Order: sequence, then structure tokens, then C-alpha cells
Amino acid sequence: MTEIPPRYIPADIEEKRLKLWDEKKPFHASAGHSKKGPCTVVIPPPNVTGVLHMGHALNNTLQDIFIRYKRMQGFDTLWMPGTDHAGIATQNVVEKQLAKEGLTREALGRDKFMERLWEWKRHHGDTIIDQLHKLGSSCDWDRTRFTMDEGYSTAVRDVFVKLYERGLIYQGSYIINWCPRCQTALADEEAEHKDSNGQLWHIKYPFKNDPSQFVVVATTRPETMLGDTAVAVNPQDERYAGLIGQIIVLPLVGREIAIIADDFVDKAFGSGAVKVTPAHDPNDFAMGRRHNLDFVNIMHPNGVMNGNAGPFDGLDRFEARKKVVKALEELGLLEKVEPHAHAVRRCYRCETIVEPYLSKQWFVKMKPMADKALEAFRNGEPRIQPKRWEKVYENWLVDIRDWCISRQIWWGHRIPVWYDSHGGHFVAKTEAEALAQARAKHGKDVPLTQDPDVLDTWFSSWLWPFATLGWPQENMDLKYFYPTSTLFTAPEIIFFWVARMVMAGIEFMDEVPFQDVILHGTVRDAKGRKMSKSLGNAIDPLEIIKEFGADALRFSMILNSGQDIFISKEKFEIGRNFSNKLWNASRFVMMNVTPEARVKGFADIDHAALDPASKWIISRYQAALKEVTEAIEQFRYSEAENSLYEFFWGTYCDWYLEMAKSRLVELNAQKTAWLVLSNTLKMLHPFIPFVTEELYVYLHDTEAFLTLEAWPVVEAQYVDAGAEKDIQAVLSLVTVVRNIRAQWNIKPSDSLECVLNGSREALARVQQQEDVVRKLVRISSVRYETSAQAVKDSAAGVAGELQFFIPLGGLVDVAKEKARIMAEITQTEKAAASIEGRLSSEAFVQKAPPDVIAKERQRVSELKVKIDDLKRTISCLI
RNA sequence: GGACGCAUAGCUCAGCUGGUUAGAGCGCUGCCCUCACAUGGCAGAGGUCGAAGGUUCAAGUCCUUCUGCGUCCACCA
Repeated sequence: MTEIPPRYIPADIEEKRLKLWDEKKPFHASAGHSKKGPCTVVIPPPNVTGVLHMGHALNNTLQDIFIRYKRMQGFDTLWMPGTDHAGIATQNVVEKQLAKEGLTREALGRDKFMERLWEWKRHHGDTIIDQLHKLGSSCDWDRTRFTMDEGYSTAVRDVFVKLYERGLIYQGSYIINWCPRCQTALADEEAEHKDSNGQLWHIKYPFKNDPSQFVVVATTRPETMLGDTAVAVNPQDERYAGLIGQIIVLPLVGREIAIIADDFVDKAFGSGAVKVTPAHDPNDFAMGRRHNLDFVNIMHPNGVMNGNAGPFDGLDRFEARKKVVKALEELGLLEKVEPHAHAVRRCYRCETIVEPYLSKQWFVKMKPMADKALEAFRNGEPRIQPKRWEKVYENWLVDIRDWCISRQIWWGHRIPVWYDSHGGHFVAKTEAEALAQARAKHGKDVPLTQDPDVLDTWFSSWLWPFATLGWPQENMDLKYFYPTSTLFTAPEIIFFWVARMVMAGIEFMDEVPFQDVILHGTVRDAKGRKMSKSLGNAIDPLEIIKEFGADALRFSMILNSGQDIFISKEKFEIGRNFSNKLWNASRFVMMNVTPEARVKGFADIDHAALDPASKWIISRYQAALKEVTEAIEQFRYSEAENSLYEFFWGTYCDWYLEMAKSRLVELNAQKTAWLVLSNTLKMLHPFIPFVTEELYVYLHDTEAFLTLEAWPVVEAQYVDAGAEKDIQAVLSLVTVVRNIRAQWNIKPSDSLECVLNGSREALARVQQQEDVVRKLVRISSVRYETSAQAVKDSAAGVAGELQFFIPLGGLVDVAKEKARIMAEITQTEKAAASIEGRLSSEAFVQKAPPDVIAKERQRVSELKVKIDDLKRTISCLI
């Protein structure tokens, strides 16, 4: 047998395991091997711009626990890895790089720029995959996909064409969220509301027929007045009843605009009159359509005012705002300025204030797909945990709005639409097909140009569960591994990703892509702030792996995962210490066990010949296995880990191994120690894969991939109530003696004698364990006495357990000990009294369920026995 | 403005369908380098379960209101 090295060095074993996993590929997935069927998980593809952060570490640890457990359960598991091209984010990174060289993407040109991006992706894009790998993620790495690889791009184009053919994609001029810095459209979800303290400017608009009279309008964006083409009031508003249709001369611009009536206007807000800027506000846009107003665009795409802004032409929008306000003030048209707290939309990538902007974009009509997703959801697909997110998900689907999918950037899937010079467009998977369509339409070859824009990143991500499996090709993998089992992700992307994947899954595969969605919390620092680079509070997972090990990182994080996860560096000590304990306990077992003890199962142990402690640990082990298995099944991983921690450290190491020290000469005890440890390693493997596998290999003296071993099965026949009682008696005796030793500062070298008084049965039990007790508490001698009272109790069936103990000799301060015991008696009596009070209440006896009453009675009698024990102990203290 | 979540030991959290004297880890105090482990062992201190009402034989657990934190959604200019 190879000996386990004396020191646990995480870095060494993790490197060793990773190398083996890479070589032998135990995570390789193939269809149709197991009778249990498939179990698929797709990774939420991290951005290629990304560096591993704690959020990834958590997300991937959860997935790995799930997939390793399922693999051990015998499923054909597939964990599909990959990365997302992350359009705007990645383009921004590379543009920044260019800026350092004094270059811009425009100066470089589209082709060269794309080359730079691909180059960047090749060099940096896979960093994160490598880091996930270091975490121990058991993905089938050979299948790693990228949202812009060739096959995936085919799928994206295919989907675009199919949706277009189904009438679900259209092009139109609408107000969209425009980022003037990125110079692209953003989806609603990409324009985040951020509270800000703005101002509300009240502006007087003079009437044409009487310039001394005004209508007052309020706005948070005064510069947009340059594009006003109406003023709107509520038709029910008496104040303006006679004014509808009146003409107003727009200040600074001189444009004549009318007062119109529209239900949208809230009478109660401000003056009740609203300036209408159809080209620069979504509500005004809608009003403009309803009333056939002019759409005056006053801004260039970069946020600089254009020719329509008259004297403000060429000014940045915020500069123009100041100038407009100043000009109005000079004209005496500014009634007042109020502070105004409101939410401003900002670009989710660069935080620039988003400008509602009129432009021609491609949209996906969402309602029909959302309705199907809703129907599925109401039939229970997918299940979402925690449940409280279900309503959020459902509401979004109910109130769904169309999805703007075109982006004016270069990095991404080019929109598969080609235009001829006559204003016609052709939607096709390839340019050749588009040309063919054009030829058919025009009767001759015509030159086409492809739409310069690309698709929203999420337009590729929403296909992830099936596009990664080869769709639109119908291959074996797709048939077998789709739909996937469980999706682990963060609640932030329910809308961006989860809901859209469901819709795509139904639309193109006729099946919801996953059964369960597990939404986990956010990793925060010790103060509860989100971890971010800019705050400087981020803990780098790689640093933790280096210092404490990947196992420690995983273990500590999961143990801490409630809702949101608060983490500081010290927390990782728990995981490292636990792994270290595991290491040393395994060393101890290895040192004390012969090869013959390496048995397959509990059936190979001679149970009848087994000592009570061994029977007890097997019984405790079965209980732990049951608990852990149930917790994992219900995705309560931190609870499972907690049970394992308690069982392994608190029960197996602290008690069993200590008790076993005097018993390990016996082969059956060796078998027990070895087998329980071996199975505990299996249970721990999904959580801490490196150290468990390394130890398992030593323990079994054979190369094995623990993830391919079978998950242990609960064997109820080894649950032994008798043994539990026996050991419980020993444990309480030992605890009490230790207590005495600590209390009275009796050194281990000092002798302590003990007189045990109890029924014959109880004494016999403890006597059987005397060597264990002596070893644990170093009692120099034990005397057994059966008092008349104990015999009586025993006969009456009151007390079958150990009754009490007496420390002898002059080492204990009798007076103090008496006081201590008296206090304990008082406390116990109080407890008993409270239960008795309950039991004596008529209402309780009548209304409480019988089992509860029985339990309470039992409890009272136990407490009374304890009180008697304590009293007798006191009477024996001379 | 809507919706939701959280308040339990100094800190971070368990406490699942209401039912033992409310738990763990870290931290703290004391004693131990005992031949697997000081990344360890043993013992101990520390809580009116955010506040006020209510339902119940019984409430940390259910209901209402309030307070304090947090999250998501949103077209009041």
C-alpha cells in the first residue's frame, strides 16, 4: 500500500488530479450508455472578456456538485461548456486597446477590426475556460463551444430566417434606447434604470395669438424642446378645455405647434400640459403616431445636436441643455426649476445616459412566443427555485414587449439580410441564397449589400441548450441530451436569458429546454456590497485556490450559500481545515487497517461480532447518507455539506475514531472504519472532488475516478437503535467526566476514579465499553455498583440506561461540585415543569395530536430520571 | 410608483409542513504540542429570535401593522 503523504498540500494534489482528468477524460459524455438515461446541464457561457470571479466560482461549483452527483447516480451526464462572444462588452475591450495605440475601429476598417477581435478571442477568450477547469468543473471539455463558432453561427442565421418566415421578425423605425457612446441600439433590458437627482424645468410656451399668455410645460430634458411638435393635455382637463387646437410658437425655434388632447397625459402632474417630442421620447413617439405629428430629430447618433437644433447645432446634448436653459431664462420663459428625483436609463456596459432615439432597427415579435412559454409555465415547465422568482418570470412574459435585436457594432453575428439598390431586402442563410432570391425577383443578377449591423448577443445565447448540441442538424446527441435537466444561473438574467431560452426551446425544439431553474444568490463582500473591480473589494478566486485550494474554495462557498453569499478571505479556512482533517483521518485509518479490511460493502462485515461503537457508527453513517442524499436531491447543497461536516468531523473523527483507537486490532472494526470513510469520501466527492479522489485512490490502492464510482445506497438494516443507545450512554458518561476534569482542572496525569451506579443492563453496556471510556477520559479505575434503587427502577422499566457516576478522591471540590449539580437540577426541573404544565392543561391534552403528547410524556419522564440521577449523585458526594 | 426578499449569539448564517431546555462555524475565555491532525483536542461564556398586536392547547416558525436594510421591475413628462 502506498502511504498517504503526511501533509495535505492542495496545490500538489489538484495539479495531479487535473492532469489525470485531462488525460483520461472521465467526464466524457456519450449518448445511450446508461439505463438511467441522460442528464444534461449547459453552462451559462461566460463572456470571453471575462476573468473568473466569485460569481462564476459559485455558479460552476453548484453545477459541478449536481453533475458529479448525477454521474455517480449512474446517469449519462453531459455538462456542456462554452463561452459567449458578448458583443458590446468584447468590442469595448478591444476598442480600448486600439485607443491606446491611437487607433479607432473606423480607421482600421471592419475586416481588420474583426481580425483584431478574433485575435483577441484566441489569446484571451479561453482564459476563463481554463480557470473554470482549475476549479474542478467536470465539463466534457472536448465539446467546448463558442457562440460564434461556425456551427453555432449557422444555427443563429437559421433561426433568424425561420422567425422571419414565420412573421416574427420585422424591421421598423421606432424609438429605441440608444447609447451615444457605444453608438448602438440597446434592448430594454440593456438600459438599466438608475436613480438620480435631476431637475425639473418648467418652461413657458407662448400662444401665437397672444404672446403674453403661456402654457407651462415641465421637462427633465429641456434640450429636447427643440424637437417639440405639439403640446398635449388630457381631454378631461377643464383648465385646457378651450385651448385644444390653439397654436403655440415654440420658443428658440419659432416652430408653430398645436395643443392636442391625449389620454396619456396625467392631469395631476405638473401643470397638466406636456411637451411632445416624438423623435426623442417613447411616449411622445406613440402620441406622434396617434396624432400624425412631425418627427423632428435634433441629434446626431453620437449625442451631438444636428442642424434641426438651430443655434445649438454642434453642441453636445448636455452642453445644449445648459445653453437652452440659459437662453430660455434670458427670454423670461423659464418659470421655475425644481429638484426632481427620477430614474435615468444608462447603458449597462458603459453607464452612459441612454438617449431615446428614433431609428430603423430589427425586432422580434415576442407575444406569440411568450404566450406559448406562459402556457408551458402554467403546466409546470420549467420549475423555478426559489419559488418567489416564478411571479417575476411570469409577469415579464405577460407584459412582454418586442425585442430590438439589431446592434450597430461589428463584433457579432451579422444580420442575414441583403439589400438591393431598389429598397428591396432579402432574408437568407447565405449570400448565395440572397442573390438567388434577388435574381428571381428582378429576373437578373443584381448587386446586394449586407446589412451592416449585427445581432444582439442574446440572440445567439437564447439558442444555447440546443445549438450547442448541433442543431439545426438532427444528430444523436441532440436527440438524446435535449432537453437539459437543470439550469443554474443568477436571477439577474431571468429575462435576458432564461425566459428567452424557454421561448426558443419551444419554438424550435417543441420542448422547454430545462426542467428546473435554480437561481442562486450574488456573492458579496463581508459588508454586503457586490464584488466589483471598481470598488476594489473583489476576492480573486484564483488567489484563493492558490492559498487554500480549489476544494476549500468550493466547500467554504457552498457552506456559506444561503441567499446572497457574504464572503471574506478568512471564510476559506473552514474548507481548508476540513480537507486537512479529511486527509489526516484517512492517514490514520490507513495506518491502522490491513488490506483485508478493504471490503466492498457492509455485508462483508460480520455484524454479529461487531463492537457497539462500530455498529453505532454504521448506524450514524446510514442516517447521514439519507440526509445528504435527500438534501442534494432538493438542491439544498449547503445543508448537505453541513450534515457531512457534522457527521465526518463531529461524529466519525471526534467520537468513532477516538473510540476505535483501542479496537482497531479487530478486523471487523477495521473494516468498519475503512468502509465508512470510503463511503464518506464518495458522499463528499461532488463538493470537494480533488482531495476526496486523491484519498480514495490511496485508500483503495488503485487508480479510480471517484466521479465514476456509484453513489452509496442507504441500507436500512444497519440502522441499529440498540447500538445507538449503548454508545449514547458512553458518550454522556465521557462528556460528564470530561466536564469534571475541565471544571476542576484535573490533569490527564492525575488519576480519577469513577463509581458507576446503575441498573445491571446499563452497567453491562458500559462495562463492555470500559476500555473505550478509559482511553477517552483516562479514568484510572472504574467501580460498578448496582444500588437497590437502580434495581427497582430497572424492574419498573423506568431506567434502562446508565444512572449516574461519582468522581471519587480528593481531586474534586465537593462543595463546588454540589453547587454545580444543584444548578443543573434547578435548570432541569424548570424544563420538566414547563412540559408538565403543558401536559396538565386540559386544552393541550384534548387538542394536541397523540404522538406529540406521547413525546412530551416521554420527555418528562426522561427529565425526571435525569433529575433523580443528579440528586443521587449529590447524595453520594461526601 | 409596483413586486419581492431579509431582520435569530460580537460576526456570517441554519432552524424544511407551528410541538424537546433555540443550533453551527468564526471570533472570544480557560486548559492541553496525548504517538492521524495545533489547518488540532477538550471545556466554557454569550440570544427577552427587529417592534407591537393577533390566531392557537402550543409561535423564532402562521396572520396584520410598523421600523430598518436589500433586490427586481416601471413610459409620470
